[in-house]
Amino acid sequence: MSEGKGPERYGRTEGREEEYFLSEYEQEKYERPSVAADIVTITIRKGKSVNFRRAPKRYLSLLLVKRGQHPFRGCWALPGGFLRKGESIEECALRELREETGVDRVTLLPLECFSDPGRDPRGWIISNAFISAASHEQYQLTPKADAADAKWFDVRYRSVRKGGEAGDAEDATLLSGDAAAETDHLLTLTDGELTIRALLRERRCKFGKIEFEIVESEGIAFDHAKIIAAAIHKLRKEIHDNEIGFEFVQELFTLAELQQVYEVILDEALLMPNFRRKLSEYVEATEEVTTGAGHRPAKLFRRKEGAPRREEH
Amino acid sequence: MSEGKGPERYGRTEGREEEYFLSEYEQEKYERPSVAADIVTITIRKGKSVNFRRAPKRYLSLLLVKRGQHPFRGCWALPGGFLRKGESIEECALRELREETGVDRVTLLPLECFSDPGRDPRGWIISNAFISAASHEQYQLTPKADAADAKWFDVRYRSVRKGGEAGDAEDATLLSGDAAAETDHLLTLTDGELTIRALLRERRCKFGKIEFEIVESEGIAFDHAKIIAAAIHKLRKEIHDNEIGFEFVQELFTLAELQQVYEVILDEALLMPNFRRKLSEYVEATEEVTTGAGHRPAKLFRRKEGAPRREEH
DNA sequence: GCAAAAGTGTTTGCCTTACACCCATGA
DNA sequence: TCATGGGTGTAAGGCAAACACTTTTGC
Repeated sequence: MSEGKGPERYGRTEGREEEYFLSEYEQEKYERPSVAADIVTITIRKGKSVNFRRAPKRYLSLLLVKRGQHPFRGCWALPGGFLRKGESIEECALRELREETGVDRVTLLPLECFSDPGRDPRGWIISNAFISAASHEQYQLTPKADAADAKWFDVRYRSVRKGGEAGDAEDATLLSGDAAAETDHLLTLTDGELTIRALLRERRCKFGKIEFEIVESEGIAFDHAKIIAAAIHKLRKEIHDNEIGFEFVQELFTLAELQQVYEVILDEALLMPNFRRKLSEYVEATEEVTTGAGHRPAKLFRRKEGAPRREEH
Repeated sequence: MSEGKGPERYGRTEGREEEYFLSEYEQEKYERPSVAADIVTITIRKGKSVNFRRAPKRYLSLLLVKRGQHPFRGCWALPGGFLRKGESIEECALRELREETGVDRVTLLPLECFSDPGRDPRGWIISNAFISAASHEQYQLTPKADAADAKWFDVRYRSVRKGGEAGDAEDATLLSGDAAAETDHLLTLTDGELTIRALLRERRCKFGKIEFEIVESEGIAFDHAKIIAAAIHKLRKEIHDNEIGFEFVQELFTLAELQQVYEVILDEALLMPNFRRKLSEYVEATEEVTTGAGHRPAKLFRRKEGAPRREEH
């Protein structure tokens, strides 16, 4: 087996003929799409303290920018922008996030490519979406570039009875035929004053794939409600391998904080003793403790490196 | 909440001003990349029968095309090609697969976007990769378009001791530092006469993401060894939610066939009684049975629709 | 008859669930 | 002191791994 000589040339020897071919290659003659990256940036925020003792409620929040330009001027959109020559799509995502919001140095989780023709009224534009985790306390939002404003929105994402009002969708699966594979979800984003929403239809397709259709959308630009829904579903699925929860806490954290990350992403309460047992193999205790709360101090933990990866069977 | 009026226009009212803006939007002035779709098409093939009784060994196989053009002429590549205006990236993947190999009507599972600058010597080309499942018996391979040939290759993908020869990598995790997050894998593809290989380094990154680096590659075009490795890892991970195994069997199948799908994808033997119990809730027995084998006939099953989805906790 | 695979039953032990209970703190 | 969250223990039940065993066929 021969060593690769350049980054993308492995074991090939036909030098001269190939070089000639490449110089003649008319890449220009095909029409090409614009390629964008859009980023669903997630953080976990505390609500207001009710009293000195009671822990504040936590919210799942995401970062949106207000569009200062047509199309969708005045609507809120995911930060994102166009891929430039010489950068990877991940580098593009990081650059656009920094330029449009000031949020920097996040880690990215690839989501999916959104490429429906007509998804962008400006023309032929496809988007590769990413999820990123950020500490909202670490950054001052500094909207620049195309963005007129940048804000964190609290997320609510719940199943609704098909065609009806909010509620649990337990009996949606009782319907026959294709309907069994469909669930509607109401996405509500609020920053205290402003509330924007979308109603999405989830369709479970072959090969385990989930597709979304926007039924209604109010104040959310482009097909970004769809991207947000896909991001939430992916987070809920991926958090179970116990790798990504740590992205939402500081280096030192209490187990209660980590548990809140899980609860807020899954939108479900967990039992503390069981949560601690399950994560015990992924964390190690430090000597430090939290103080100042009206109750027993909590040990601070850090992530245990090289912990066994959960391979679900 | 207002109804969306067109496919991608939700609750906006600024008609005339926006239309003017769109007509003036100079999408032409930015340089754009070529966008491709590449497809990792997987099937499960039987080996030769040893005797009338013994069931043939099964192999995980994937579909490659021989490049008739530079660059990488004579190397083997994933079927794929460039996105055309008016189609989604999924439609592009299906069209290219059909044009280059004759394989049609598969289901697609999105994989990832590969966009490293320099990944393609022809220029600025990014690729959105997909996994698809096909029955190799159903199609006659008819290489057309750019492909000089199209063939199924049996896959072997095993961990190797870092820097050494083949073997199990159990003690790779004993190494300190970053090395703990790295594993090498040897990918071997063979069609009986021809064998092509690549050595890949798997790196476990933050946010649970896995990245691959091509250490050596022999006979595999572009960065396609990386795409194949990512596809195998995704398959091994996703098969546990018990949705995708069915893509690799016919409508009626024996539980042994289904078990072989799991075994061949996971590269691991499973115990029959346990496998049957686990999958029992996803299948329903029919009245039909297989005959002609030198042993007890096997019941034929079909997939049970509306089966509970496995939500791993 | 016999080899091979289809299919069932059972034991064991671990992991999850649920809940009861004690600990430590600051206003 | 007491409300509140931090933290531990434990019993019950379910699931999964491992293995033993029976069934049914074609040659």
